[in-house]
Amino acid sequence: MPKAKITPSDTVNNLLAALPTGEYKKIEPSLKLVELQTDEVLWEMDEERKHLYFPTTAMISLLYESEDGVSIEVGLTGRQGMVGVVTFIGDSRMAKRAVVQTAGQAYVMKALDVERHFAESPDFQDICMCFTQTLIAQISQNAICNRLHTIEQQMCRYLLVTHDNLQSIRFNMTHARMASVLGVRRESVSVAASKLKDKGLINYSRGDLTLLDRKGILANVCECYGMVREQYDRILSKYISLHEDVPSGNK
Amino acid sequence: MPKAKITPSDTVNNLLAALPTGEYKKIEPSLKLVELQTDEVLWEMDEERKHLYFPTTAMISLLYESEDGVSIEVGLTGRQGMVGVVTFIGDSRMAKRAVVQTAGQAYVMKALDVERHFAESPDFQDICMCFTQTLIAQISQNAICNRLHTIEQQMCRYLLVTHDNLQSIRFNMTHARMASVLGVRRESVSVAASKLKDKGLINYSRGDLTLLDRKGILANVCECYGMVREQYDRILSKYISLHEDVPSGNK
DNA sequence: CGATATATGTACGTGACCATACAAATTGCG
DNA sequence: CGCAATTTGTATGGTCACGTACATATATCG
Repeated sequence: MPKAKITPSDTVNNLLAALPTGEYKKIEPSLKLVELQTDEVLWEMDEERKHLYFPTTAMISLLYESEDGVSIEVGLTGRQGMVGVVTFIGDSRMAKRAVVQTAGQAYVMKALDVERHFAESPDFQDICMCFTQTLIAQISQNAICNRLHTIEQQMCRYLLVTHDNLQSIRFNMTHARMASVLGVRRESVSVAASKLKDKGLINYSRGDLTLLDRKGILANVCECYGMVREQYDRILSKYISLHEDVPSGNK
Repeated sequence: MPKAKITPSDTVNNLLAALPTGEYKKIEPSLKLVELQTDEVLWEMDEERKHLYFPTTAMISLLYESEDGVSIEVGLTGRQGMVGVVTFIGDSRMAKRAVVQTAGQAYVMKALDVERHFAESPDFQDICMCFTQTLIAQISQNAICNRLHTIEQQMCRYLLVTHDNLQSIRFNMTHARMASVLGVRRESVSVAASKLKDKGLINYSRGDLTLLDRKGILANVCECYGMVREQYDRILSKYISLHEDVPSGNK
């Protein structure tokens, strides 16, 4: 299989797109489209957040780091979200790293502009706050998922979330990278991945991963995926039309 | 050992106490002191939040529920925090239950009043937002802790957080209750607890638990306790004077 | 083309926790 | 006091993931 450059055509962020036209016009001058590379670090732990990102074709992980250097993802965001909510909450510093998982584009807004638009545009403010709520839901569900569910289930969840955000069935993801965000060993990921491959749900080779059977993956994922997505759809329903294909969930 | 009624004398919430006197006077009329009983449910999953709670001598758990009925705590709050942040974030509904873990008192504010004070008092608003950030930090650290650390470590963390909030070395906590919030079996808690008892760090009998050696427990807890507490102290340092006794952390 | 780096496959012993089962001790209540 | 409910202690076998070690396959580059 030839190495793929996987770059979706349209560069849209759903939250920005959800703003009423008038409101969007107001904040548009503060947005700059940038290109993000895989493994690029948007900020380190406890570093001051100077920007708010609205990914379009990029996927970004929020990582917490444990004392012995193991990083674990607590949040994963693409075109469905934003990265850097502490630019408008609290004190702009936090014990997380933000790392680009899938290269692509994102709109960036400077923290100062965020503050201004936050005060001037009620819609912008509300979308920011609502997304923050969905982020809390996502992180909370991760806590449960880490306690209760198997690596295979968590991998399925990761695949589905990535698919939802990238809107592509194919993306770059090695076992080692997957292990790093799930906070498990690379070998455990290889075992889980080859099971999914045997079931015909995915295919992969040297970091080039393809979703073959989304419904089949839905049948293997834990309920966490559906829970988070239902919350997202409900909380942001005033802005974003509902998607289908939410699973009933499996334990 | 006789059954204890454990009720601290002073009924103070640190966040309310941190408000400048003038600001506090403004919101004081909206606060009502209520008595909360163990196992009292402040709200069910997806139920609309009509109140914001500021615990004083009560401890309250935020619980996520998995599909098979297992509940897991994602947040734990007492006099150091508030319960019901979605009254001022997003849409006032969330997939969590809030349950009283330790009976005691709390100040309550109606959601409508929250909205009003939020708009009128910048200090109140800032404290609410800053606490929200510490809550996100707490939930995130829980996600890591669930993946990486042993039940014994997590139990130590729970004991220390409870001690910080209750400011009492003695409180009511059965193994079954501890198991329920940690999302593990009661038997696993009994094993871990008896280890701590053997080490002389705690004592307990039929739901009456006493912290004997805080420093010894600090030596057994994972770094998660210190991480969350450092974040809390840093983010709220503009309002609340720093505590000592933050551990270096153990893995 | 051959050497090296990267990505993936597999195996074995260990540890933590689970599910289940049951015993013992203490408390509360008629 | 005697019985039932609650709380805690303990054991057995099974599962999942870990740590470690090593093998294989594919891409990259001189």
